[in-house]
Amino acid sequence: MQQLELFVNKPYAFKESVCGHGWYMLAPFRWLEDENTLERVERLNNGNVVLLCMHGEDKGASVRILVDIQSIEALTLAEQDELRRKVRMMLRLDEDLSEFYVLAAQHEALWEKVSIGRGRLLRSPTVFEDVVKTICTTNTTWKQTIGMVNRLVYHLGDSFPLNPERRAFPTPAQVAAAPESLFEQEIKMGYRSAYIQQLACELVEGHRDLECLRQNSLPPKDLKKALKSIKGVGDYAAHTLLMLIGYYHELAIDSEMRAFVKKKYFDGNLPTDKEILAIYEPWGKWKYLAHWFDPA
DNA sequence: GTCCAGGTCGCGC
DNA sequence: GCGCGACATGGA
Repeated sequence: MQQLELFVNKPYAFKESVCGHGWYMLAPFRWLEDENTLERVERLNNGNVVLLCMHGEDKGASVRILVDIQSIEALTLAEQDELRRKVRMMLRLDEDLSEFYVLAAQHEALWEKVSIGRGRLLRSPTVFEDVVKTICTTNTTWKQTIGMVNRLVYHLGDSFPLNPERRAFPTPAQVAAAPESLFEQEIKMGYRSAYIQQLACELVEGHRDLECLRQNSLPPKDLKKALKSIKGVGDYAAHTLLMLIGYYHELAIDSEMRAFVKKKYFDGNLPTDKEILAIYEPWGKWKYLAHWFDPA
């Protein structure tokens, strides 16, 4: 078994960061509570499939993240580099949140949550995977989201050779090639499957590039436009995806946020979207995180 | 049976 | 730009 070692400066807490939102519950992620370990089956660019087991260790001013890699053959240096990049991407170890921490420190109750090391919300190694998962959160319950993603991975993803039950997230090509009947009879995403297959087809045929959206090449406004041009992605999903890309200036207003703001700020009366925005407006570029860590 | 869940699309105005 | 019904699925 091989191992990678990554470092990140505090404030950072591994468990609180990984479990900071629901993504850790979605396949091929899996959280092992007893071991404080995040597992993930990952398909490398060359098609090899490995199992990653990640956990954090306190190292004083920083946290060391150990990544155990199970694979059928020893990994090349190039493969190790690819995994190192992907893990840093998933855990957002290179994101600069210092501005947010400065603002957060002025709010006692929120700072209590954030200062221990929250903020770096988990994401997938690819934008494609995050888009698919985000579409699977719309107009449904979280429980069903988990089921949809589980079935998608189970039916379409490549197996991990040392434990074939465990599978990687499917590539756009694998999603595009799957027959509609499989979606209808097994994966059961309802009307969402058409959106997801259309997206996969566009990617395979080269009519769209998603991964470039994380390369910091577009201004946020064009980023949002690009996201909303995906069928099935409206304002809520686009704002969620902006967060997953690393922009926090937009709020993903959904039934949950409405319920939260209604209770905390509007004495049980349902606020309009404008009123919700006004609550978090002072946070500027950091509205999403401000709400996410807003104490009840 | 009806309503709705971490919404969005396509239509008509 | 806004209002409206339709949309697959499963649970209350």
